[in-house]
Amino acid sequence: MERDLLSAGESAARRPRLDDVAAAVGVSPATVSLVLRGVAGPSAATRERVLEAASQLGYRPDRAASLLASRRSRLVGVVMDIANPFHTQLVQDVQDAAERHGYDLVLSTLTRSRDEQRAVETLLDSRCEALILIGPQAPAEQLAELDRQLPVVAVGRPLPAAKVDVVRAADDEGVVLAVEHLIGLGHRDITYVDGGRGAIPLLRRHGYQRAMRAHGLGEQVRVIRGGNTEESGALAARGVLDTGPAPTAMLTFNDRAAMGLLDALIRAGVDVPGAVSVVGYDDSPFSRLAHVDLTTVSQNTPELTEHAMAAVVERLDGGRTEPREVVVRPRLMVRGTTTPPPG
Amino acid sequence: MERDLLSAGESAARRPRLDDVAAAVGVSPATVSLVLRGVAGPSAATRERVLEAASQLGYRPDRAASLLASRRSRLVGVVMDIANPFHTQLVQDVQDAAERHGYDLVLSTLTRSRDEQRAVETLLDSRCEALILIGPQAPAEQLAELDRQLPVVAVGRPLPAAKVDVVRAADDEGVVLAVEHLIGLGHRDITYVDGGRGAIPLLRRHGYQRAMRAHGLGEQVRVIRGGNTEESGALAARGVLDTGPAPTAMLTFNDRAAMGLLDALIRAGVDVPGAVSVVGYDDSPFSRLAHVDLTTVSQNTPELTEHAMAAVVERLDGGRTEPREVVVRPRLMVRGTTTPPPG
DNA sequence: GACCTGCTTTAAAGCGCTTCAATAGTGTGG
DNA sequence: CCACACTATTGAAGCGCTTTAAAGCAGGTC
Repeated sequence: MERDLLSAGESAARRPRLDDVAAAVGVSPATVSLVLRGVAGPSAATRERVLEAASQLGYRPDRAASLLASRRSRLVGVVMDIANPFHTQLVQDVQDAAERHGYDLVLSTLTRSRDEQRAVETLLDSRCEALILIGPQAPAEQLAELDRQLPVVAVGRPLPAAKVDVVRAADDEGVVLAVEHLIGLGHRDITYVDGGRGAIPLLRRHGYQRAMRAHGLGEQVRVIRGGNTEESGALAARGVLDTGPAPTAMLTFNDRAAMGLLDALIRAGVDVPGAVSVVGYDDSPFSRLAHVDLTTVSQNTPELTEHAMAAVVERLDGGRTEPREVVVRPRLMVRGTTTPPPG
Repeated sequence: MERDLLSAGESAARRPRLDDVAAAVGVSPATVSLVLRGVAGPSAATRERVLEAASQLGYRPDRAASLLASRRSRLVGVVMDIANPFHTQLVQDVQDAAERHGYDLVLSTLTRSRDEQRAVETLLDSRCEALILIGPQAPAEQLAELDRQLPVVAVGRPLPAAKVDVVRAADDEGVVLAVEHLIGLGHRDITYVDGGRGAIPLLRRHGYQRAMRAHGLGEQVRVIRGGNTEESGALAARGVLDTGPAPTAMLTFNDRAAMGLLDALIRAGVDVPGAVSVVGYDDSPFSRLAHVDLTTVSQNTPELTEHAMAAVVERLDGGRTEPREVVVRPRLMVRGTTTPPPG
């Protein structure tokens, strides 16, 4: 009885195939395939009838089958850390960029039990034509090796002497922008809360030092220990408040540190921006919240992702083979935590 | 010349296929397939030789091909909003749960240009056997319709008279827990900052009202307007401070509102938790930050996702057909923003 | 030596689509 | 009226794997 229900009448629910559409219209499967993919050839009349029948039957192409049959997959794999807001932001933009270029995305996320290696393997097995790795952790050499298999674009991580495409923001310039903004407001006593080890913290720190010196403030350079978390920012704030007069402005390595810094300052009764101006880095979603309203530097994710996609397209469709580095200029987002210094 | 480079010698880089492995070992493709999938049959000796040859050649199965050829895909589709931290948290847990049950995940994210409908369609085209929808927006009826095609589990959204599986947290109970915690600390004057329209805000509000009455505090019930954003929390705080004496404790609809509330209170010089205790809802990542240290209610995502996966497995492998609702008990996370009332 | 048993291995038929050479149809100019 | 150039359509061969019925084979049994 149950079998009857399943196999009888309109139920059965077998998903319609290309052949079913073809049979319904009275043309060959080849024609249907051409019509559905919008390939030139079939006449307008045929197109219409096929389209009609397809939607009538509720036909949906099977991706596995088309993937297997087509020479190209037009699939770009993306490796990201789903727990990282900056990554999720980028992915959204990449999604749009991919669509614009006629590619589809396959997401592969890092989790507790799934490292970069495995994430990449999944993508390779899925017939991706290129890989976009957001903030990849793997050694540069391993990335180069991977690049021999298919185009690889590393986003947001500076790779010295890279053998793969790199798209990143000019982090030093970003900090220069921030420093110059503060100097423009009249600040001279500007402290930088460092981000720790690594290529990115290094770049940003250098940006600070360079900008200060360039404006004759070499004497005022003051870098204090920090990190990339709220805690480290809070710690830095307390350190500054405990040791002599506070500067009139502070820059942090990133927004998270800025958040901790802000919180500690406010709790200590320091007026922000009245007494101390604060600038973060990243333009993270919470920096935009009305009650935070943090002046910060944007990595310009739309441009970052557009270049990443462009790099993919160039190598896939444009025949480029030499790796390239694209450096995107960050943008200063002036908001409420910066004003001229007191007095 | 270039063609030579490509087609000559070990390069050519054509990806090895099952046949290549079979040829290398001198067995049939069928045998290789069996070995690689760990199916019983091939002898230990054959297994070893096949495995050896496979790794030797760097063979990796083509997912599109196996997907197409196999009866089952063991693929579960997940629809999520990648911009929502709660969703990303859930996805991480689902990833683990799926792995434990021997399923693979296909992620489909909502973006500006990609709504739920399209996200679902992509998954259907990818041969998913079941769908997990995180906080689905579609009308209940549409979900029911979808459920006729394949098992659907809605996570985190209460669906009245659901025709699909629902896994959600007992939001009313969560607030009850929070209220009782405050009462236990000695609070009587407890205000609730509401979350606005919708099923979830309703549940939480009711939880508050019920708990207050159950403890003889019906007179003290005070619900003020709020929302689900930092701004709404900040607004609520200002409202409370402007109108008469502040309560000794406040509950908010969610952590984001709690963040805004905290910020506004602290800026106004109110001691938290000394003068006012605050409880949020969601146990979001930032509530755990040392400098926030917010007492809040956890939706217990590991349990939520485990049940979601279990529901999928039951329907796919266990033959269950009737939809079911699973309600998970939330957990109170007592942290630093709650203490006994002053005085 | 014929025959059965139980374990390994394999041939062959797809999975649902794309691709492309080849065919059929339709006018045009000579 | 035929050769020619098009345009529209299609047959058939895969894409790289899984699956299943059947074949092969070794070792016992009588």
